[in-house]
Amino acid sequence: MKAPEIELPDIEWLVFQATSQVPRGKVTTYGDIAKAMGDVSASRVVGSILARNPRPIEVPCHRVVYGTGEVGWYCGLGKGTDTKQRLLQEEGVPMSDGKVDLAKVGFSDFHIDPGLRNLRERQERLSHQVVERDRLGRLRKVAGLDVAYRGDQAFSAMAVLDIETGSVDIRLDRSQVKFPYIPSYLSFRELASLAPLVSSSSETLFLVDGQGVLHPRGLGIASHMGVVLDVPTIGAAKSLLVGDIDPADPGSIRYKGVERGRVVGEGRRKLYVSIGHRVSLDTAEEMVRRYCSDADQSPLILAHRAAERARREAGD
DNA sequence: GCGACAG
DNA sequence: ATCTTGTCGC
Repeated sequence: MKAPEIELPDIEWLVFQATSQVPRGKVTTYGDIAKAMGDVSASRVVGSILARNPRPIEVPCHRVVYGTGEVGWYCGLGKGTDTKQRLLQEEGVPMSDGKVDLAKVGFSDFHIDPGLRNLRERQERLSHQVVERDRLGRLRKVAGLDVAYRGDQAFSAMAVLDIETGSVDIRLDRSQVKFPYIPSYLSFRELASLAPLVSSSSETLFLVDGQGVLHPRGLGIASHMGVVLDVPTIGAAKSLLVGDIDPADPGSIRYKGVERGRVVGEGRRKLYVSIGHRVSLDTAEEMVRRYCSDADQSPLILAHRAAERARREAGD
Protein backbone atom coordinates (compact mmCIF):
# COMPACT_ATOMS: atom_id res chain seq x y z
CA MET A 1 0.00 0.00 0.00
CA LYS A 2 1.25 3.45 -0.86
CA ALA A 3 2.56 5.55 1.98
CA PRO A 4 0.05 8.20 3.01
CA GLU A 5 1.20 11.68 2.11
CA ILE A 6 1.93 13.03 5.56
CA GLU A 7 3.16 16.57 5.89
CA LEU A 8 5.75 16.65 8.61
CA PRO A 9 7.43 19.62 10.24
CA ASP A 10 11.20 19.76 9.74
CA ILE A 11 12.20 19.45 13.39
CA GLU A 12 15.89 20.01 12.74
CA TRP A 13 15.19 23.19 10.86
CA LEU A 14 12.81 24.46 13.58
CA VAL A 15 15.53 23.89 16.20
CA PHE A 16 18.14 25.76 14.15
CA GLN A 17 15.64 28.54 13.43
CA ALA A 18 14.75 28.96 17.11
CA THR A 19 18.40 28.88 18.19
CA SER A 20 19.21 31.60 15.67
CA GLN A 21 16.57 33.83 17.27
CA VAL A 22 18.36 33.95 20.64
CA PRO A 23 20.03 37.38 20.77
CA ARG A 24 23.57 38.04 21.87
CA GLY A 25 23.74 38.44 25.64
CA LYS A 26 20.79 36.13 26.24
CA VAL A 27 20.39 32.37 26.58
CA THR A 28 17.56 29.89 26.23
CA THR A 29 17.06 26.27 27.27
CA TYR A 30 16.57 23.01 25.41
CA GLY A 31 13.14 22.78 27.02
CA ASP A 32 12.14 26.29 25.92
CA ILE A 33 12.94 25.50 22.30
CA ALA A 34 10.96 22.27 22.63
CA LYS A 35 8.03 24.24 24.08
CA ALA A 36 8.20 26.67 21.17
CA MET A 37 7.87 23.68 18.84
CA GLY A 38 4.81 22.66 20.82
CA ASP A 39 5.93 20.02 23.32
CA VAL A 40 8.52 20.08 26.10
CA SER A 41 8.99 16.34 25.72
CA ALA A 42 11.08 17.08 22.64
CA SER A 43 13.81 18.61 24.88
CA ARG A 44 16.20 15.73 24.40
CA VAL A 45 15.88 15.76 20.66
CA VAL A 46 16.67 19.49 20.71
CA GLY A 47 19.89 18.62 22.53
CA SER A 48 20.83 15.85 20.13
CA ILE A 49 20.19 18.07 17.10
CA LEU A 50 22.28 20.93 18.50
CA ALA A 51 25.04 18.48 19.42
CA ARG A 52 25.45 17.93 15.68
CA ASN A 53 25.11 21.59 14.74
CA PRO A 54 27.26 22.02 11.60
CA ARG A 55 27.23 25.86 11.71
CA PRO A 56 28.07 27.07 15.25
CA ILE A 57 28.42 30.67 13.95
CA GLU A 58 25.07 31.05 12.20
CA VAL A 59 23.32 28.81 14.72
CA PRO A 60 24.63 29.96 18.12
CA CYS A 61 24.04 26.75 20.05
CA HIS A 62 26.28 28.04 22.85
CA ARG A 63 23.26 30.15 23.86
CA VAL A 64 21.22 27.05 24.66
CA VAL A 65 21.69 25.76 28.23
CA TYR A 66 20.09 23.39 30.74
CA GLY A 67 16.96 24.43 32.61
CA THR A 68 19.07 24.48 35.79
CA GLY A 69 21.25 27.29 34.39
CA GLU A 70 24.25 25.00 33.91
CA VAL A 71 25.62 25.61 30.44
CA GLY A 72 26.10 21.95 29.51
CA TRP A 73 28.03 20.75 26.47
CA TYR A 74 29.06 22.62 23.33
CA CYS A 75 28.90 21.02 19.87
CA GLY A 76 28.68 17.45 21.09
CA LEU A 77 28.10 15.35 24.18
CA GLY A 78 30.95 15.62 26.67
CA LYS A 79 32.67 18.40 24.79
CA GLY A 80 33.56 22.06 25.13
CA THR A 81 31.89 23.23 28.36
CA ASP A 82 34.78 25.67 28.88
CA THR A 83 34.45 27.02 25.33
CA LYS A 84 30.72 27.51 25.82
CA GLN A 85 31.26 29.39 29.08
CA ARG A 86 33.91 31.62 27.48
CA LEU A 87 31.68 32.43 24.48
CA LEU A 88 28.82 33.41 26.78
CA GLN A 89 31.05 35.57 28.96
CA GLU A 90 32.39 37.33 25.87
CA GLU A 91 28.79 38.11 24.97
CA GLY A 92 28.22 39.66 28.39
CA VAL A 93 26.23 36.87 29.97
CA PRO A 94 26.95 36.93 33.72
CA MET A 95 27.91 33.59 35.22
CA SER A 96 28.58 32.34 38.73
CA ASP A 97 29.64 28.82 39.64
CA GLY A 98 29.42 27.96 35.94
CA LYS A 99 25.71 28.78 35.90
CA VAL A 100 23.70 31.52 34.25
CA ASP A 101 20.75 33.32 35.83
CA LEU A 102 17.85 32.42 33.55
CA ALA A 103 15.54 34.89 35.33
CA LYS A 104 17.86 37.67 34.13
CA VAL A 105 19.20 36.54 30.76
CA GLY A 106 16.66 33.92 29.72
CA PHE A 107 15.05 34.29 26.29
CA SER A 108 12.00 32.38 25.09
CA ASP A 109 10.14 34.79 22.77
CA PHE A 110 10.46 32.55 19.73
CA HIS A 111 8.63 32.96 16.47
CA ILE A 112 8.59 29.52 14.91
CA ASP A 113 5.95 27.11 13.72
CA PRO A 114 4.64 24.98 16.63
CA GLY A 115 4.99 21.85 14.54
CA LEU A 116 4.46 19.38 17.37
CA ARG A 117 1.26 21.09 18.49
CA ASN A 118 -0.11 20.58 15.00
CA LEU A 119 0.88 16.90 15.07
CA ARG A 120 -0.81 16.47 18.44
CA GLU A 121 -4.01 17.91 17.04
CA ARG A 122 -3.80 15.43 14.17
CA GLN A 123 -3.40 12.58 16.63
CA GLU A 124 -6.40 13.75 18.64
CA ARG A 125 -8.52 14.07 15.51
CA LEU A 126 -7.55 10.63 14.20
CA SER A 127 -8.03 9.00 17.61
CA HIS A 128 -11.79 9.54 17.26
CA GLN A 129 -11.72 7.25 14.22
CA VAL A 130 -10.25 4.28 16.09
CA VAL A 131 -12.69 1.34 16.16
CA GLU A 132 -12.32 -0.61 19.41
CA ARG A 133 -14.56 -3.53 18.42
CA ASP A 134 -13.85 -6.63 16.35
CA ARG A 135 -14.26 -5.70 12.70
CA LEU A 136 -12.19 -8.36 11.01
CA GLY A 137 -12.96 -10.46 8.00
CA ARG A 138 -12.21 -14.16 7.99
CA LEU A 139 -8.74 -14.14 9.46
CA ARG A 140 -6.19 -15.85 7.22
CA LYS A 141 -2.92 -14.11 7.99
CA VAL A 142 -1.14 -12.44 10.90
CA ALA A 143 1.60 -9.96 10.07
CA GLY A 144 4.29 -8.46 12.31
CA LEU A 145 5.97 -5.14 11.51
CA ASP A 146 9.24 -3.62 12.71
CA VAL A 147 11.91 -1.09 11.70
CA ALA A 148 15.69 -0.96 12.20
CA TYR A 149 17.92 2.04 11.51
CA ARG A 150 21.36 2.85 10.22
CA GLY A 151 21.92 6.58 10.31
CA ASP A 152 19.02 8.18 8.44
CA GLN A 153 18.17 4.98 6.58
CA ALA A 154 15.17 2.97 7.77
CA PHE A 155 14.97 -0.78 7.11
CA SER A 156 11.40 -1.93 7.57
CA ALA A 157 10.24 -5.52 7.58
CA MET A 158 6.95 -7.37 7.63
CA ALA A 159 6.63 -11.07 8.45
CA VAL A 160 3.30 -12.54 7.31
CA LEU A 161 2.22 -15.81 8.88
CA ASP A 162 -0.32 -17.83 6.91
CA ILE A 163 -2.55 -19.29 9.59
CA GLU A 164 -3.62 -22.32 7.59
CA THR A 165 -0.30 -23.42 6.14
CA GLY A 166 2.03 -22.01 8.80
CA SER A 167 4.28 -20.58 6.10
CA VAL A 168 5.90 -17.19 6.66
CA ASP A 169 6.46 -14.55 3.99
CA ILE A 170 8.96 -11.74 4.57
CA ARG A 171 8.69 -8.33 2.92
CA LEU A 172 11.34 -5.63 3.16
CA ASP A 173 11.59 -1.95 2.36
CA ARG A 174 14.17 0.78 2.71
CA SER A 175 13.50 4.49 3.11
CA GLN A 176 14.89 7.79 4.30
CA VAL A 177 14.07 8.86 7.85
CA LYS A 178 12.31 12.22 7.87
CA PHE A 179 11.44 12.69 11.52
CA PRO A 180 13.31 12.12 14.80
CA TYR A 181 12.20 9.89 17.63
CA ILE A 182 10.17 11.93 20.09
CA PRO A 183 8.20 10.09 22.80
CA SER A 184 4.51 9.89 21.85
CA TYR A 185 5.27 10.94 18.23
CA LEU A 186 6.76 7.62 17.13
CA SER A 187 4.27 7.07 14.33
CA PHE A 188 5.39 10.24 12.55
CA ARG A 189 8.85 8.68 12.37
CA GLU A 190 8.00 5.10 11.48
CA LEU A 191 4.66 5.01 9.68
CA ALA A 192 6.10 6.19 6.37
CA SER A 193 8.53 3.25 6.49
CA LEU A 194 5.88 0.68 7.40
CA ALA A 195 3.01 1.70 5.12
CA PRO A 196 4.65 0.60 1.84
CA LEU A 197 4.80 -2.96 3.19
CA VAL A 198 1.10 -3.17 3.99
CA SER A 199 -1.50 -4.51 1.59
CA SER A 200 -4.99 -3.62 2.69
CA SER A 201 -6.96 -6.71 3.59
CA SER A 202 -9.43 -7.44 6.35
CA GLU A 203 -8.21 -11.02 6.23
CA THR A 204 -4.84 -9.94 7.61
CA LEU A 205 -4.26 -8.78 11.16
CA PHE A 206 -1.28 -6.50 11.70
CA LEU A 207 0.81 -6.57 14.88
CA VAL A 208 2.89 -3.43 15.33
CA ASP A 209 5.97 -2.99 17.53
CA GLY A 210 4.65 -0.13 19.67
CA GLN A 211 1.50 1.11 21.38
CA GLY A 212 -2.04 1.15 20.09
CA VAL A 213 -4.59 3.23 22.01
CA LEU A 214 -2.44 3.02 25.16
CA HIS A 215 -1.07 6.45 24.34
CA PRO A 216 -1.45 10.00 25.74
CA ARG A 217 -3.74 10.95 22.82
CA GLY A 218 -5.09 7.46 22.19
CA LEU A 219 -3.16 7.12 18.93
CA GLY A 220 0.01 5.08 19.19
CA ILE A 221 1.60 3.83 15.99
CA ALA A 222 -0.60 0.72 15.76
CA SER A 223 -3.78 2.79 15.93
CA HIS A 224 -2.40 5.47 13.63
CA MET A 225 -1.53 2.85 11.02
CA GLY A 226 -4.86 1.08 11.42
CA VAL A 227 -6.91 4.23 10.91
CA VAL A 228 -4.85 5.65 8.05
CA LEU A 229 -4.64 2.37 6.10
CA ASP A 230 -8.01 1.05 7.30
CA VAL A 231 -6.66 -2.32 8.46
CA PRO A 232 -7.10 -4.26 11.72
CA THR A 233 -4.09 -3.69 14.01
CA ILE A 234 -2.81 -4.51 17.48
CA GLY A 235 -0.17 -2.63 19.46
CA ALA A 236 2.44 -4.86 21.08
CA ALA A 237 5.19 -2.90 22.86
CA LYS A 238 8.18 -4.06 24.86
CA SER A 239 7.76 -1.25 27.40
CA LEU A 240 5.07 1.12 28.60
CA LEU A 241 4.66 4.68 27.33
CA VAL A 242 1.79 5.57 29.66
CA GLY A 243 -0.45 3.67 32.06
CA ASP A 244 0.14 1.43 35.06
CA ILE A 245 -0.20 -2.22 35.90
CA ASP A 246 -3.41 -2.75 37.86
CA PRO A 247 -2.33 -3.64 41.43
CA ALA A 248 -5.38 -5.89 41.69
CA ASP A 249 -4.67 -7.61 38.37
CA PRO A 250 -1.07 -7.77 37.06
CA GLY A 251 -2.38 -8.73 33.62
CA SER A 252 -4.27 -5.48 33.18
CA ILE A 253 -2.97 -2.00 32.33
CA ARG A 254 -4.96 1.05 33.37
CA TYR A 255 -4.67 4.59 32.06
CA LYS A 256 -6.79 7.54 33.18
CA GLY A 257 -8.93 5.25 35.29
CA VAL A 258 -9.86 2.69 32.62
CA GLU A 259 -8.38 -0.57 31.37
CA ARG A 260 -6.52 0.18 28.14
CA GLY A 261 -4.06 -2.70 27.82
CA ARG A 262 -3.00 -6.21 28.82
CA VAL A 263 0.29 -7.80 29.76
CA VAL A 264 1.20 -10.90 27.77
CA GLY A 265 4.23 -13.08 28.49
CA GLU A 266 6.86 -12.97 31.19
CA GLY A 267 10.25 -11.45 31.87
CA ARG A 268 12.23 -10.41 28.82
CA ARG A 269 9.45 -11.66 26.55
CA LYS A 270 6.80 -9.44 28.13
CA LEU A 271 4.55 -7.49 25.76
CA TYR A 272 2.21 -4.63 26.56
CA VAL A 273 -0.78 -5.17 24.32
CA SER A 274 -3.44 -2.65 23.36
CA ILE A 275 -6.13 -2.16 20.75
CA GLY A 276 -4.81 -0.82 17.49
CA HIS A 277 -7.87 -0.57 15.26
CA ARG A 278 -10.91 -2.77 14.46
CA VAL A 279 -10.00 -5.24 17.25
CA SER A 280 -11.35 -5.57 20.80
CA LEU A 281 -8.97 -5.71 23.76
CA ASP A 282 -9.94 -9.32 24.49
CA THR A 283 -9.20 -10.31 20.90
CA ALA A 284 -5.94 -8.35 20.92
CA GLU A 285 -4.74 -10.25 23.97
CA GLU A 286 -5.90 -13.58 22.56
CA MET A 287 -4.19 -13.01 19.21
CA VAL A 288 -0.87 -12.05 20.80
CA ARG A 289 -1.04 -15.06 23.12
CA ARG A 290 -1.85 -17.35 20.22
CA TYR A 291 0.65 -16.12 17.62
CA CYS A 292 3.54 -14.65 19.63
CA SER A 293 4.16 -17.36 22.22
CA ASP A 294 6.64 -19.25 20.02
CA ALA A 295 9.63 -17.00 19.29
CA ASP A 296 10.48 -18.81 16.07
CA GLN A 297 6.97 -18.33 14.68
CA SER A 298 6.09 -14.92 16.15
CA PRO A 299 5.55 -12.47 13.27
CA LEU A 300 6.84 -9.64 15.45
CA ILE A 301 10.10 -11.38 16.27
CA LEU A 302 10.56 -12.58 12.69
CA ALA A 303 9.99 -9.03 11.44
CA HIS A 304 12.47 -7.73 13.99
CA ARG A 305 15.11 -10.22 12.86
CA ALA A 306 14.47 -9.48 9.19
CA ALA A 307 14.75 -5.70 9.68
CA GLU A 308 17.88 -6.08 11.79
CA ARG A 309 19.42 -8.38 9.21
CA ALA A 310 18.68 -5.92 6.39
CA ARG A 311 20.23 -3.15 8.45
CA ARG A 312 23.33 -5.19 9.19
CA GLU A 313 23.81 -6.28 5.57
CA ALA A 314 23.48 -2.68 4.37
CA GLY A 315 26.46 -1.81 6.56
CA ASP A 316 28.63 -4.16 4.45
C1' DG B 1 19.60 13.01 43.42
C1' DC B 2 15.13 12.12 41.46
C1' DG B 3 12.22 10.82 37.65
C1' DA B 4 12.26 8.60 33.21
C1' DC B 5 8.49 8.90 28.17
C1' DA B 6 6.87 3.20 22.58
C1' DG B 7 11.12 2.95 19.02
C1' DA C 1 16.33 2.73 18.25
C1' DT C 2 21.93 2.68 17.84
C1' DC C 3 26.75 2.72 19.74
C1' DT C 4 29.66 -0.12 22.54
C1' DT C 5 33.07 -2.49 27.05
C1' DG C 6 32.88 -4.86 30.39
C1' DT C 7 29.67 -6.85 33.68
C1' DC C 8 25.67 -9.25 35.75
C1' DG C 9 22.29 -12.86 36.12
C1' DC C 10 20.09 -17.16 34.87
